[in-house]
Amino acid sequence: MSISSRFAVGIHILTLLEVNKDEVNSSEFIAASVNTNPVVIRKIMGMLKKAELVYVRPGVAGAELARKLDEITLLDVYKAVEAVPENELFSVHGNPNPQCTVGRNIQAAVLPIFAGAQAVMEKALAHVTIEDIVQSIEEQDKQIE
Amino acid sequence: MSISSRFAVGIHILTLLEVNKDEVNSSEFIAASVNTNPVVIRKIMGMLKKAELVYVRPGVAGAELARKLDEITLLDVYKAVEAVPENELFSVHGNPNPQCTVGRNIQAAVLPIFAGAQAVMEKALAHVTIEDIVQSIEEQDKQIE
DNA sequence: TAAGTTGTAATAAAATTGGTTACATGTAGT
DNA sequence: ACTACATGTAACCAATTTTATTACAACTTA
Repeated sequence: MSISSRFAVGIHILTLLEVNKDEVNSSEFIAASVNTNPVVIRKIMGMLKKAELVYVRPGVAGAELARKLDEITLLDVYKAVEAVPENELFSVHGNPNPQCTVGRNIQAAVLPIFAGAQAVMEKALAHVTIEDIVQSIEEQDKQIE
Repeated sequence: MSISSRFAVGIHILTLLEVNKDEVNSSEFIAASVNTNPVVIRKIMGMLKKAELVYVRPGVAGAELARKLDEITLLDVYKAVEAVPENELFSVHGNPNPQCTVGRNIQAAVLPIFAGAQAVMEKALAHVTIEDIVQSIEEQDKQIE
């Protein structure tokens, strides 16, 4: 299956917090930009908060980034929103038959390869920061008239 | 979410076809090695067949590899079993608000990054063949006593 | 105290996964 | 031709995940 869109929404939220930092970013406002329900935003915001990427307080409207723009990578967001369960991008069938040569060795054969593929993917995400996204968005927006 | 274990099972099947090539590899036999239902195997086998990775005929017991060992990459298997829908490893929320700077540019900002991350991951899979898996399995098995 | 916000539980509909039964279709051997 | 057995599929199911939604408790500020 695809990786949850929570990841893309998380990036959207953090980017918005920067671009719109002079206004009050309530969950309702953010939800209007993402085009979803405010509760969805609050849930994702809770995950971002737990990962110490944003600063939010119960009762008080608006959220802010908890780190500098270039200190939040997409990998941070990816992990924060649990885009993938338990660090397992690939799932492996459990309990193959230990009486079969292939069955008793397939997991050990396949796991390091999956780990490697996952690692290069995550590294690609780690090279991009929210600052890059903000820049990209502002540049693109200039070209729209 | 995680990538379907169909991928791992597909690798298991192809590896088994080689390691056990002197016997008849019926769906029932393969299912016993994978430890699942024969119908699950036949469904995945159908996908591998469609991708021309295996040779199977209705009515006749046993399947065989349709290519040489080193001409089947894990990426071939990954695509054959549709481990990920429509080539979209990452999903992006639809319809963000076009009246918001972030909303109207987030997709364009994020898509190339997702495509890049997906590409490096797939490249890692493309570098490994079923031959590598077979070797790895036979080497590991020697060390078990 | 009142108004508005966040945090969270409960629920729901849709989609996907892995499994299972049932059976039609196809092949080979007698 | 008949039998035995295998593959190919359709239909269905339970479990899980995703996204959306309602409801409401807890909290903050004016």
